Amino acid sequence: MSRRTSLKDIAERVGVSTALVSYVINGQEKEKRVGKEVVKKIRAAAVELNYQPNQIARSLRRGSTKTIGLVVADIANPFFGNMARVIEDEANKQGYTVIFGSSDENSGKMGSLVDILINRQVDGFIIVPAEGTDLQIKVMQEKKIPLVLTDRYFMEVTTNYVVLDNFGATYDAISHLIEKGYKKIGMIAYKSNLIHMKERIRGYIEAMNNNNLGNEIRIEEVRNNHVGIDVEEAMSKLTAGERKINAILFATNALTISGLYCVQKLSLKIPEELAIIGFDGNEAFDFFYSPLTYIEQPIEEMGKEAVRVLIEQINGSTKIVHIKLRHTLIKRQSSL
Amino acid sequence: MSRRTSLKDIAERVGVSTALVSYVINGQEKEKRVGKEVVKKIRAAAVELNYQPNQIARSLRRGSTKTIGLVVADIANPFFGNMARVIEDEANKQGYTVIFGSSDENSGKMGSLVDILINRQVDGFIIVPAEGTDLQIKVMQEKKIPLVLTDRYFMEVTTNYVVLDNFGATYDAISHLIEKGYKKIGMIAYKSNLIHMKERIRGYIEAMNNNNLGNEIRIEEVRNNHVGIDVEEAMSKLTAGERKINAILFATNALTISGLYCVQKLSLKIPEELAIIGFDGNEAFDFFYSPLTYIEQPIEEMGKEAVRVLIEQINGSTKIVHIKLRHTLIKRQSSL
DNA sequence: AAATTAAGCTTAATCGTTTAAGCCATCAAG
DNA sequence: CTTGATGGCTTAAACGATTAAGCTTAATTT
Repeated sequence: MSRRTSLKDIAERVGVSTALVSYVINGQEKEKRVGKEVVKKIRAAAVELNYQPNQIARSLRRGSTKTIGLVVADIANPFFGNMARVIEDEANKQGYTVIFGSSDENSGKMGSLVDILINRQVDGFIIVPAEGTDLQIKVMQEKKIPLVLTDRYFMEVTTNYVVLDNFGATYDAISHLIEKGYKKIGMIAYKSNLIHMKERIRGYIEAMNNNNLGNEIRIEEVRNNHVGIDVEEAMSKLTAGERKINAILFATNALTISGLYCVQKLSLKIPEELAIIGFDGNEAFDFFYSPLTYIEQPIEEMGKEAVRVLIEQINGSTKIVHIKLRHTLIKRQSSL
Repeated sequence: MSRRTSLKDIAERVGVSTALVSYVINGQEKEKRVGKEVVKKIRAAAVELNYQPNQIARSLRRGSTKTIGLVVADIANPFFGNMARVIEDEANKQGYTVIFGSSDENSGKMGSLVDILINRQVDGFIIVPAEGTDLQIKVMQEKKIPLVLTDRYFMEVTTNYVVLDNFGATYDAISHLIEKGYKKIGMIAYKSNLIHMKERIRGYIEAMNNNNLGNEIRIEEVRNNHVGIDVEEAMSKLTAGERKINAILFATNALTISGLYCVQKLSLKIPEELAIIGFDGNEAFDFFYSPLTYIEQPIEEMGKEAVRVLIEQINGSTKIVHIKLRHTLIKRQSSL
């Protein structure tokens, strides 16, 4: 890779100091009173030599990289993939570049990911925090590293966040099922202390309680590293025996998909034997023989807001922003 | 953000020059004969002050950022999302970080994306090139920028690439359909000059010809920015009239999904009225009432190989590598 | 005519690391 | 007692861009 042209090259060709070139390149020729002729020559040389500023040098000097670090659970998960896309576009619009990493919901991995990104001097972070990373986040917060959490947050740590109104979402979903006449409603969620899960479960419970169905509450919590077998076990448990349910709410996209595989296996009739509500959109929901009712998240808004808030923060704002966005319940055949 | 600790801080605390600290931090205490006591003190101070090297400064000095630029069509597309994930993991293993961007199959966007990444001094690129970017790629190649193309490549530009044996994949798929007794087989592909599309189409044509079905060949090419309506039109055309087909091959994941929506709309019986073969895996294929036969791509291998080849290139290898990987045909009900 | 202001430029430090080159002991060998 | 290693350290330049401060010369003001 032959050396790229630098400010110095232009300076030499035009016969001036690098300072002047820098001023012109950065559009400060007025304030710094650079001569008209010289400005022209510098511009011409820059074009001719195809000058592109070295962002690394610039970053070192300016102390800002115009880069944001994005940490999600798994970029291959469509929910996070879509979010990443929105964030990418929005960041680009504002002149920022995105570096990403997947934590796999693992606190250790998230820690080293964050370290790497800090060493690369990202200007700020958008993070989907893994379980047990409250301390990590707190430390970042104390170091005044600009930071926005999304999808989830920690009650004990005061940070910016942009999340779904998870309680409202599941409350609404359960209310809809009840309205349709279902009473024996179960739920499959992750075993997790993360707030989004707690809130989704709370929405379910309160909706049940408020409709005098408190004693019908049946929640199965599965391990996120054994989704396949755990969901299978949970489904068998819930759909058999005395207290067999006739409707179910899944707490995430992945859980819904896993649940659908079980439904196939157990050849349950949807919605006759079991009504279903899923989480997030997914093409698979459309092609399931009984198209799924699901809770749609405003991914686009979420990503955009996250970037907006983060950049405000990077630009020095110190106010803490909490944003809860509303879902949309897409009603279809699986909950008729 | 209070200033982070630098080499200088450690040097001052221990009472030595920054050079020594740098040597120790980089594990060169042997070659550079640093005193045992001093090494200990420096190590202790580094830990105590929680020293983390500033990668920006390091990059500037070393002329290498340990960063790779990944340009895909759209990170929100599961195929590319999965690939990104594999690349991320593999790159991390080798000490590299990934910066990504989505081109939307748009040559202009790809150009500016590449420019941005070059200015950020990425050490090399993994690119899924958009149509009409052969010149861009050629220029990069001439500038000796380490580079691996994937998913597609250009016949006219000699670069490294890691792709699917697209011809073999569709040839195999069509052969399977013919074996199953289907003769009136159509195909829906993108209108594109990109090699992967050409090869997929060529595989279809040759398989048809080699089975004396040359006069049954029916290809519909749709615009990638109007997938919805174009596929609908193509499907109506192919599945009606005199020469109505009884089997179809889709050239990509997105096309398959679009096609399935049409199948729902036209309420075609699969596979009785129409056998289907899709491209790439997708959960939706599993839940379609007649689970889809599809061409599975070795995404993991593809991503891993791309990273491997790129890093070889970054490390100075000048040999050009061409890798074609084999698909797996997952046979299921939709082509029985 | 002296003093001030403005225009147009250069110098040099700086960001945090890396690394070639050199300095100064100490010690062994001749 | 000189020479040459060897060990253990420092100096300072370099990477490429930014920017405060200062230096000329010419023009304007008093």
